[in-house]
Amino acid sequence: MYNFKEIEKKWQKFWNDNDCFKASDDFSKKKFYGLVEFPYPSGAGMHVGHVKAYGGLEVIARKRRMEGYNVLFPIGYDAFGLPTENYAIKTNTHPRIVTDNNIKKFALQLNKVGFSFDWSRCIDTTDVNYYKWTQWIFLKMYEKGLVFRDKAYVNYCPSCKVVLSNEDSQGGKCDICHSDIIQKEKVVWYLRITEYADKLLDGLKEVDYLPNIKLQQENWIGKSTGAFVNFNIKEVNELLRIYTTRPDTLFGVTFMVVAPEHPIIDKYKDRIKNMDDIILYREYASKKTEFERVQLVKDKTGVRIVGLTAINPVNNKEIPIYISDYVMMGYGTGAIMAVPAHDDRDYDFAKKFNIDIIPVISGGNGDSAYTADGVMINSDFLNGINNKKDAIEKMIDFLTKNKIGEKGVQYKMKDWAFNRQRYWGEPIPIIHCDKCGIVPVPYEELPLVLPDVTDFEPGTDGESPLAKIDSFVNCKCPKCGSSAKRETDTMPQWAGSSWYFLRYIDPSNDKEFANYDKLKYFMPVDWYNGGMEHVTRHLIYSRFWYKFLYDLNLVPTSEPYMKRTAQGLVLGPDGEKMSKSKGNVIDPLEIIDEYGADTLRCYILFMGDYGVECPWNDDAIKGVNRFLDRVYNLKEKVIRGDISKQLEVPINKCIKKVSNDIENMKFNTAIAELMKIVNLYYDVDKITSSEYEILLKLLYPFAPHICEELNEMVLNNTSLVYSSWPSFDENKTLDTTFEMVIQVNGKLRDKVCVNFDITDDNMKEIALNSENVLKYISGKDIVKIIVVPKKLVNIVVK
RNA sequence: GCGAGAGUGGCGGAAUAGGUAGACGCGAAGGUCUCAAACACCUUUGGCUUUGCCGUGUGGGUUCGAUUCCCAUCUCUCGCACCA
Repeated sequence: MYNFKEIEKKWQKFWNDNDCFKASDDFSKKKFYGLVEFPYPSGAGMHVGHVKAYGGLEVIARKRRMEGYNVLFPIGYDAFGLPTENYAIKTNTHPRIVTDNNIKKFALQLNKVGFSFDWSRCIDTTDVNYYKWTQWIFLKMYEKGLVFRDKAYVNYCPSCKVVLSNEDSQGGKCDICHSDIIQKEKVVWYLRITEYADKLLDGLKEVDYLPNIKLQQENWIGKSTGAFVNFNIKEVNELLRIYTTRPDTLFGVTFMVVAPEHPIIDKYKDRIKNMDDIILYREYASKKTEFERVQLVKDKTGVRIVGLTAINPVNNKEIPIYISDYVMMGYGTGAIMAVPAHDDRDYDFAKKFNIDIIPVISGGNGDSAYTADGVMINSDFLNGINNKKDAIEKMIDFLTKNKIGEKGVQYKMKDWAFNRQRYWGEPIPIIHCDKCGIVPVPYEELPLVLPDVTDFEPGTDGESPLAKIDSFVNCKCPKCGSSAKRETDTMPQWAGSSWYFLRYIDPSNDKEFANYDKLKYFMPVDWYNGGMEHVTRHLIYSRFWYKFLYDLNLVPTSEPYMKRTAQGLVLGPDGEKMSKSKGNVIDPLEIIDEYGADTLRCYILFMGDYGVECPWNDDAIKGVNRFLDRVYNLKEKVIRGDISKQLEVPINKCIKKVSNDIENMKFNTAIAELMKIVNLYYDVDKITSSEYEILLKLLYPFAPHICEELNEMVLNNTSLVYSSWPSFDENKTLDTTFEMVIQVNGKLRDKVCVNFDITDDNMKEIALNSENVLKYISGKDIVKIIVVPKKLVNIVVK
């Protein structure tokens, strides 16, 4: 085996000493900005997943440098966050120290893989000089009215003692410790991301994201169009306002449902005759865990509100009102009109409570809700209309004219709960003054530095540890000068990662988050690769921050990322997701130690489709190692010379295939192609220096160390970093002959090698004279003969 | 439940504007080298009742020809999850 240890050390030092991967600020050059999701520097260190996640764009970046681009391929650390804080509490070490140690370890490990990052631009979100600008952007958002405070039922994790966003508590479990979350009323900070919902949706049209990534974002934003309709309540002077996507079914409404938390209940509690039952139901509903709510989807529960009756504004029918937990307070108005004939949930509810079911669209059979299209019936002025769109339009016209409702839009996306009761995060730069209310920290006082403390435990009622530090809390109001108190909550982990790609462009600027001219040159990010798990939260959040900055004319384009791709997971050898508890974790450093970084890099890209998850195979890695050995051993066969006639076509084909495959992230087939050409090189007596050089250049992005070494040792060339990517001649990718396939009734019966420029008639003639074919066609009628030029002949017989 | 995607040898996976199924690699078998082993190299390797037949989850369909297109069905993965 070649001495990978020595070679890898040597070239990593060479690249570092010569600043090979530093992006230049020379605006005259064509640029390429390749971005990978910066790691959270956990104590566990680098994972094979990182090698795959970064390995893809690493190959692209190395290729781009050879193509003459000024490449910006940066790296940094997303270092605020709970795991570090919890570790700090457990070991009684300051999170700063934990973070610094982990970062050091990570840097060492990333370097061992030989990634071509521009380390001079390395950033750390917990660095004061970085989070100063995170706070600055937050204040800008505050200034523009995008930050607000509101009382809300929040997802609260009793174990972590922290308020979680909806995104961080999916499935009713805490994203960090996986314990059950509970609902708790609290005043929280929000970012008004819903204001950008339409822009975030529209912007997807301009960018080149993988289709499923776009789809996930669209689902996340969840735009729906419909109508708001106001129902009068008979007993009191009150409107019950609902949102529906199906105003066309208004004549089929037979009851209404409000969420358990709906304010109308408390407002008219004196009027409600069965308030005791309702209070009981509310308690029952609040105790249900998320799991139970999901499991019991079919089993609807609820209580009729006795004493309040709604009136359908389109036909003045009196209809009962229920409360039920299948209606959410957080979406629409927290109240719905129920049309059991045409909605599954309403149907289930109506069946259970014996409520009338009135069909208004023909086509159903009564056994279930009919949700497909049909002709409108039982619907007065809508009768006879045979499509949903027209019916909806006509009804909205009617609602608007009679002032009982109007067209409306709703989003599933909610405003972003933007505070955590934790220590290890960016302090929210806000001051609470008794006289002036909420006062932002003046820009010139930034950064608001996270104070040094010794006790990181959260307070008893889920208060931030910062609340215990008087010297931090007590301050003067910047407006009136009287004593005031600082906000003690910190920002969520998503904050720092929402704009990090901008800081890479100008990492040490202390006047602004980044210089506009530099941004204009480097933005947008040409290619962003990362995990599927981040395509909703992080990708939406960072697009939101970027679009906000765009509206302030602080960044040059409306979208930050031109292209977004995602790699699939690396599974354990057992086909399961790698985890410590399963004991199936592969340590990349052990692989580097045993086979070298080049083998690891190639194997991870060779193991399967880059975008699909794939299990690790301990044996298969040997094959890749063997391949690199064979490339190394080829050096004995090299003689000076140009590309031989014999290898001209295969080499041109290889260049074409490898070049295209890299662009399409089909790294596995690119490496397979390189294996093929190496096998071919072994089949000939001698190979020329030109032939060897092309192999080394094509392989270099995947296995840079060994290629640099051979390029220097065998070919006496200077470094491959800024050498030129091989070009191919389309004409020379074509063979002069091809293997003509002869089929009888679609079945392969013979193959004949013929000249590429053969005519169709000649192909027919050869086919009909083939001995193998004659066996199958003699004595039978030839119905027809199909000729596919330069491919095959199919003889159809009866 | 809804939405999206995927089912191909012993294994990871190639090949779809319809045209030689199984590239490349692993594993396995045999051989060369060696006292022997490892490494390396060479040959073979989808299955079978082998003049041929069957094979891309299953059942149909379109076609001269289907892994690829259409319909139905099963399984798995991912995303969303009572979103009105």
